[in-house]
Amino acid sequence: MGTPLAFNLSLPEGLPQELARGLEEAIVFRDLTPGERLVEEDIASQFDISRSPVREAFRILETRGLVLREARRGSRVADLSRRDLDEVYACRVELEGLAAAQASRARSPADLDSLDERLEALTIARGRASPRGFLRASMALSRAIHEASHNRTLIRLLSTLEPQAMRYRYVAYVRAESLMDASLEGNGAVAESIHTGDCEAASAATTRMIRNAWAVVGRVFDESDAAEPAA
Amino acid sequence: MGTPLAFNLSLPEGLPQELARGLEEAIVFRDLTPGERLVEEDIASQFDISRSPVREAFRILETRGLVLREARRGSRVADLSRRDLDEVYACRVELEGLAAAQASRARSPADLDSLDERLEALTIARGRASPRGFLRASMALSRAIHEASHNRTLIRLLSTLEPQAMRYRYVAYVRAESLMDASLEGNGAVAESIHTGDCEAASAATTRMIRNAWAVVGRVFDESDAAEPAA
DNA sequence: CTTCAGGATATTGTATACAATCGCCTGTCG
DNA sequence: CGACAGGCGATTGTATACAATATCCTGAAG
Repeated sequence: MGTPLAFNLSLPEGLPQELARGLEEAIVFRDLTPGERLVEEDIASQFDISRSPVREAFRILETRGLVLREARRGSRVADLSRRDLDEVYACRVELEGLAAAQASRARSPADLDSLDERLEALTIARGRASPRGFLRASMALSRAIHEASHNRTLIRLLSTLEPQAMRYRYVAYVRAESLMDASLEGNGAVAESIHTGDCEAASAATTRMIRNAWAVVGRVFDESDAAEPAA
Repeated sequence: MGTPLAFNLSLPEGLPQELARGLEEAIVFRDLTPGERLVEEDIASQFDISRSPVREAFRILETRGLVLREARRGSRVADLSRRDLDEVYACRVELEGLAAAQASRARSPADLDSLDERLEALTIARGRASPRGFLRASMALSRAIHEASHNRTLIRLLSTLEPQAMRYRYVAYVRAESLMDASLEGNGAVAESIHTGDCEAASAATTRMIRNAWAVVGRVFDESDAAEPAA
């Protein structure tokens, strides 16, 4: 039997999506540990549903790089590793940079408002100093930027990449809360560039922020025991 | 009832994967037309299987941007549009460039061999002048480059992006076969840079090739009736 | 003639049943 | 004592049955 899950299922978006969201949070915040087995029947009975939506949820999480499925051998939570971290951040540099550039080109008023709103929420979340809350707010801001790009393909790609990155960010924030300040500052600079409409600057600010985060998160990760040598 | 499908299912990789592969080809090569409805039961009965693997196949194709699923409203082949084309190519520029750069950094002998092999196959395919065959060979070469990057996350992202691009490339190759020459030439330059190990050059050659393709494919697309105003 | 209500139909979403396969455990043989 | 064959249990893969819902058609009222 696996770790008992502690979230509820509302169903505004469909059961599999909702379940995937819950499992995603559990994985990012380490309620489900790297390498842990995920058995369809177990999850299904915990939420009093059948295996069908659980299977779909697993598939969703697989596309987000959070779960590994091997044919007839079951699913398990993807491991964290320095190599994986580097892979994810190398991709983030490119795609987030593109998103910022395109957002600063589009600059629809509604999107800019949404951006400011999320940035303020992030500032408030920083005050409360909870890595979990901060990360959630940060994720919301990132999504706002992505959506402001009005590039649906890019949004799709980023939505499958960001959750993977969140896991490393969470580890880092827990071990070094001051990192959140750097993130807040970086996001402020990015938001400003987008407001200005200077897509070069927006792209540059973004890549700089992410490269910086990459270096720091990587260092913290190496120093931590997050890279468990398998259960 | 939908278009009759003309491919067979072997099962080396699992039914859903195999089915997805077949449907993907049908979509790229326009046996299934943009906007066409995909009914689970229909496909299932055509191949004498149940809806379960068909559903999984649809989900796979959704992550590749080839199929749109709306809750309780069914699935249909994604439309082609100039906007979508631009989205896909903007992402390709970044990700393919990164792949080439990382491949030229890794440069494992086996990968380089594989690269040469595919490039030769592409040259041969060009001789036969079939857009379909050329595109298949081109896809194989791209994949070889992606895998040579040894970045699994990047490979995952590209594997969900490339099929979408293939649709536009196919349209363009059919209408202007000479485009294949440009592709062959561009790929040759990229392969050479990777061999050299100059990651700057590899990245530059790749982005140049794709930006060029973007411009030409876009022009051909605008002139064609591929952008059908819905069935 | 148009519009709206109501029901029939088609299709997806979920649950359950069955089949196939993998890994483990045990027992036996070398 | 170690290695390997065979069977058993656990888990996924596929098929089928049922439920829920959206769409379309019909028909009557305005």
